[in-house]
Formats: sequence, structure tokens, C-alpha cells
Amino acid sequence: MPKVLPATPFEGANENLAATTAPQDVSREDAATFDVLRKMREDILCCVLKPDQKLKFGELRQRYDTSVGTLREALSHLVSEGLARTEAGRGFQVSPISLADFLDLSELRVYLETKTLADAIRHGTDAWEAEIVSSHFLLSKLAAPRPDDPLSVKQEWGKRHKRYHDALVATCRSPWSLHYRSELFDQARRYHWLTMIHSRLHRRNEHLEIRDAVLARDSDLACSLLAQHIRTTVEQAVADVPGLIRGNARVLKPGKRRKS
Amino acid sequence: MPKVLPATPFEGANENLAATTAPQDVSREDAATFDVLRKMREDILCCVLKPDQKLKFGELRQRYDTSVGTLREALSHLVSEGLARTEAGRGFQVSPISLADFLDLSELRVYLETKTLADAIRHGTDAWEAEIVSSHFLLSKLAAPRPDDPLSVKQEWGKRHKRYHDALVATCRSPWSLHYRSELFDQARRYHWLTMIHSRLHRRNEHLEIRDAVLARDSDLACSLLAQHIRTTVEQAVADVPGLIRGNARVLKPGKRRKS
DNA sequence: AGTTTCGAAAGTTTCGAAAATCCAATTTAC
DNA sequence: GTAAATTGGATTTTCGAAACTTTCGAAACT
Repeated sequence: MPKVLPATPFEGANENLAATTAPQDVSREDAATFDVLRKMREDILCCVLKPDQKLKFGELRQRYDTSVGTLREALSHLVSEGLARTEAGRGFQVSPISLADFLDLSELRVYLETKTLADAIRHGTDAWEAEIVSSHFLLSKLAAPRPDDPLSVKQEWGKRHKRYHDALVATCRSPWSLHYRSELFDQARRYHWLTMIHSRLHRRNEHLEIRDAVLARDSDLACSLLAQHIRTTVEQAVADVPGLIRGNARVLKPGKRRKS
Repeated sequence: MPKVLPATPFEGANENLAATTAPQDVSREDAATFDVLRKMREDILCCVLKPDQKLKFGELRQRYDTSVGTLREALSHLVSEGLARTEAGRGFQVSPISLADFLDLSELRVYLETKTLADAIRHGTDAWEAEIVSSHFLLSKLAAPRPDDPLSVKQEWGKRHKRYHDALVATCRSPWSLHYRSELFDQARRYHWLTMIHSRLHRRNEHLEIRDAVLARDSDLACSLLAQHIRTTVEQAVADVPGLIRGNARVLKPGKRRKS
């Protein structure tokens, strides 16, 4: 008997996760430190903090209204997620982006996402299907954002997009696979953001096709569509993001400075 | 023309890694903070800090002779590597271990290691072959440690074992794959340690077989041997580590307390 | 002109004390 | 006698000042 529709991602899916060792995701509802971490992560993913940008404690301290120690902890976290880098005594900076990295990232995503999806389909439940339908519905209500849409619209779309893709794989039984899949998904979001900013290309409704293949439990089709979905995104970025190939992609909207 | 034999892992292999975004591994030669991190990581992998053990700041501060802030940063790092966990306001603890986790971990390792190895073979160079031969030689000079060998022997073997496995995949072109492979390898080391402590089983010389298949560039054979190698380790642990199945594996040598 | 040396300024890292929080044992209320 | 509230001690979290390192530019020296 199907459960009542759960709140966010999907209740049943994480039962086994609690029992294992796989790294903690964004889950802990820590107080201040985690709050700063989450904000900074989002700022990097949305290129408010731009690739290669130096992350100075002074500025960050103002921006996030917190102390050096707290900042340091958050930054340290970002480093192990791959969103920032650090060197001996010369502070932190946002990780660079490059076409090579995006290609590598995406191929590993294909490799992991398909494995994860296949397993999820194998162990799918009613509640899982329900969350897929629901999250796809929410996503489809928002048209893919255009370059000149306001930030908030893009962010909302990003949220729903993530929720949908999370829903697809929620019943996968391997916590480790889910964890790495999630990290890679976030990494890709940085590049998606660049694409959103630059591309006016209209893509056919891949999310719908994937949804239907998944609900039909057609694992092969679903995986192949998903793989295509990921690879198309790369092609779109290569075509439309100026400078990505030469390695000096520009990020629009330099971001508001707080002072002078 | 083959390069001169480089020092440790292998020079040519990491050239592309520098150019990408993949998380920084154990690479930065940071001062104090990183030193503590490395020591703590090794202590967890060798079960000196036992699974589920509460990590209190007071004790750790003595053990590693450092301040709270530094400790906190290191711990935070360990959390994102999956070696520790933390919850809201109740501190840190060593990640638990379980058979389910080991199984999950190992299957993902098979999936990633084989992909990584295949790519490494595809792009192998003379220097790569040389480092494989060399690291295998060093490994083979040490017999697999027995339960009552001293700690230092076990640790040295662990080091050489890791160096050999790193060498195998060093020419893989995907920094992200290499990074996750490496993290998973470390995770598995915790379970290997338990096995070393308990098992007297003598395994046939799998490392040699893998080496020869790799040097012969027989990708299929090499991958299948490597997969077997990983899975055998799981079976050995299931057979010989008491309590792993029931989830209360004991770690020998309770570890010296500093006080009372 | 180009290189080196030096010192001040900017920035990072480390530290431990103060504030906040949690836990368990004891008391209080029912 | 049990359950809720209290309280004190232990532990964690946060913070900013002190110590240290790097950076940068001006002055001195090839």
C-alpha cells in the first residue's frame, strides 16, 4: 500500500543511507557553520562567486556576516567537494572551469547516473513513482529559463531540476553511488548555469521522455535517454558558451559589491 | 622516448589533473592543519580510532597537540570524505562500519576501478609500466602481514599496497574518476585492516597476475582479475572478521588511553 | 635598464577564552 | 511510583585577537 506523499525528496529512499558510512550530504541541519557553507556553495554554483576568483577572508566575512574560523571550516568543506581550491599559505579560490573538466565530469556522470538509475528502476516503489510524477510536474510548470530572466527564476528552476533528477534515482540501493552522483550533479550545475546565461537554444522535452521511460520501467531506454540528456548539455555549452573552449569563459553580471 | 623513472607515484600522470576542477586529494603540503588531518585519517583507517568512537575535542587536542579550531577543520574534512560523521550540536564520531557498507563500497569500486584501469591501459606509457613493475616489486618483497605482526609492518604493507594500486591506474585520463577511485580505495582500507587483524587465509598471488595482464595490455583480463581481487577481499572479510555480519565487529587492541 | 634587497601592508593561520548547547542526575510535581 | 522540570557539569561552537607568511613596491645596487 503506497504511503502518503512525503515532503521533500522522498522518504523511503534514505532509510539505508542512515545505516552506512557514505559521506554525509547536504543533510545535517547544523547551525551557523552549515548555513554559511550552504550559501557559499550556492553562490559558487550560480557563479556569483566566479571561477578562479580569490576568496578573501575580509570580503567573505562581510558578505556572510561570520567569523574567520567558521569561514575557514566552510571553505575547507568546499575544497573537498571540489568547488574550491587552496594552497599552502595563500588562501582559497573558486575552482576553475574548463571544457576538459566539463567533458570528464559529464562522462563520469553518464557512467554513474545510468548505473544509479537502473538500480532505482529495479527497486522502484509506488511512492518513488509518485515523487517522479510530482517533481516532473513542478519542473514542467516552469519554462526553461532564458538568459535575461531574473536570478530568482533561474534559481527556482535549478532547484526543481535537481529535485526531479534526484527523484529519478531515489530508490537506488547504493548510498555511495547516490552520494557521488549527487556531487557530480552539483558540479555540472556550474556549467549549466553558464549555459543558461548564454544559450537561447530550445531543447525538446527530454525530461518528459525520460520520465515516461522510467515509469514504464524500461531501463535500457531510460538510461540511454538520460545519457543523451547529459551529453546534449555538453554540446549545447560547447556551442553557446563563449570562451569555454579557449578556457576563459566569462560570467555575466559581475555580482554586486557590498562596498565601494 | 621514455622519460627517466620519476620519484613517487608517477610524474606524467598528473599533468592533466592540475588543470582541472576535481577535488584536491592528499596533495597540498599545508602546514599544521593538514598534518593533523593526515594523522587522523591514518588513525581512522588503521582503526586506532575505532568505528563509532566519539571524537571528543579534549582528548584529540592532547593526542594531536593542536587547538580546537584546527581540529575542527580537520574533522570537517574527514566528514566530507566519509570517515567521520557529525550531528548538529553533539560533536563528531568515527563513521560506523557494516557489511552492507562494505558490499556497497566494493561493488562501486569494481565499477570504477575497472573503468579507470581500462583507460589507464589505453593510455599507458613506458614510465607507467616502469612504476608498475617497481611498485609491485616493493610490494612483493613484503609477505602479506599476519595478525600478530607489529603495527609498523602492517602500515608499511598498506603503503606499498596503495602505491601499487595507484600505479596501475596512474595514466587514466579522467581526474574525476581517479579522485573517487582513490577515496573509495581508502574507505576499503578500513575493512582491509580488520581482515588483516583477523584472517590467516593465504591468498594466491593476485597482484602478480594483475600486473602481468596489465603489462600485456590485456584490458579484459586485467579488469576481470581486478574485479575478482576486490570481491575476494569481501568474501575473506565476511568469512574471517567476527561480528562484521552482525554489525558489531570488534577491533583488537583497544588502543592506549592517555589518562586513567 | 634590470636585478636584488628590504620593509610595510595585506592576508592567512592558529589559538584559546567566552557563549551556547547538550546530557544526565537530582529534585519536584502529580 | 512515575513523569516532568531543574540544575550543574561537560562538551561543543563561535569568535576575534595575536602570530605568522606572503605580496608588492620603492630604494639600493649591479
